[in-house]
Amino acid sequence: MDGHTDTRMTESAGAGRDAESVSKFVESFAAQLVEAGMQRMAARVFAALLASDKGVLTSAELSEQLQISPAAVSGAVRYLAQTHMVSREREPGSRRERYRVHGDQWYEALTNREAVLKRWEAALRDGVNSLGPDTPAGRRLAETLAFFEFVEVEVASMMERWRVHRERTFGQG
Amino acid sequence: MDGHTDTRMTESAGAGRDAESVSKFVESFAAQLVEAGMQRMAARVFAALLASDKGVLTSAELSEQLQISPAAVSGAVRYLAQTHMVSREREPGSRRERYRVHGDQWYEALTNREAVLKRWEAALRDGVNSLGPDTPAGRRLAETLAFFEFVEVEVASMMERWRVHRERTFGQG
DNA sequence: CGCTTCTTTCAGAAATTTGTGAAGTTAAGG
DNA sequence: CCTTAACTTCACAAATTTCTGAAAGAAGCG
Repeated sequence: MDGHTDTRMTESAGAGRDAESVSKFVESFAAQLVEAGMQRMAARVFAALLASDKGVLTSAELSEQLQISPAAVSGAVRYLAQTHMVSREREPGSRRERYRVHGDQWYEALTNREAVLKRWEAALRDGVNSLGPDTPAGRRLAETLAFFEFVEVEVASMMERWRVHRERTFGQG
Repeated sequence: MDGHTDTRMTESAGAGRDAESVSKFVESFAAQLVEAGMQRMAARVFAALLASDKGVLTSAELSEQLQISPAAVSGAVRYLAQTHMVSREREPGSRRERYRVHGDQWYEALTNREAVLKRWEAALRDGVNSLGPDTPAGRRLAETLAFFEFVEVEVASMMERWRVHRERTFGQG
């Protein structure tokens, strides 16, 4: 109950860190992400990377730590890479791939929601046109569209402010 | 191909509007929402409301327009109401319920993401504590936490700006 | 007070998603 | 060039989710 006990232990996954604490965090944070709509394996992989010592793990390490097949790791990582939540690296001169989160990850991910927004906006624009901009429904769609456009711009500048704030607070990590 | 043709037609759903245009918009916008993670029926109901004349439809109208059972409407609406995407009204002196989107809906919905963020933050705080704030992983979690806290504040003020902007542009809808 | 109309709940059928083992592919190292 | 180590793809089994019809539950209205 008092946070940060020191049951450090049984090496296993990392450099002798408390495997149980790590696992507890991974599972509970992943559960929250799942509840918000992320696929389970992707959420677990992401959480495991967040909680890892260097922010980097190999496929084999993930597979062992989370008790899932290499295939599952592969699928999860594909999803995470597509959505820019992790990046994949290849240790030169090895066929081992390493997956990494960096501090900037959420920044990246949010920035990429832009693509989704754009598609929504396109659908809305079509709607405004085909229903007519001067019908009640058309006006409603137009207002929705305006909201998204507003958000898009605002999020961009918000992210800029985060970059500044972050550098001040954490150095460039 | 040229947007806004005037095949107005076959009454059917609304007040003699072009049912086909409406349906096209509904299905394509809903598809985008689904792709972004929303349940299909919820997405279709929401899109139908957006494209409706008054922003209000009864259960029966939704059921007929979307060709789904009343049960499906019920489930979709429950979800949408929970997430504050629609509000339910009861026409006084009738057991007919009416569901409404208003222009402010996205504002509402986004505001309510706050609850989700709070849970994420809680999970992260636990993680920082149990892994230790001075470990590399702990620092990474702390930075992630800081990002969410930053976003939470920023989104709040962004929404305030939207309210102002909206009123200027559209009047109070 | 019971009838009628609308909505919700429930159990189950159907469809979709998820995770696995096994085979396939790529690339390093001898 | 062959072997071997690693990741990916594929087909399938299992679990979960989704939607429906049917029954049950409210609430107006006679």
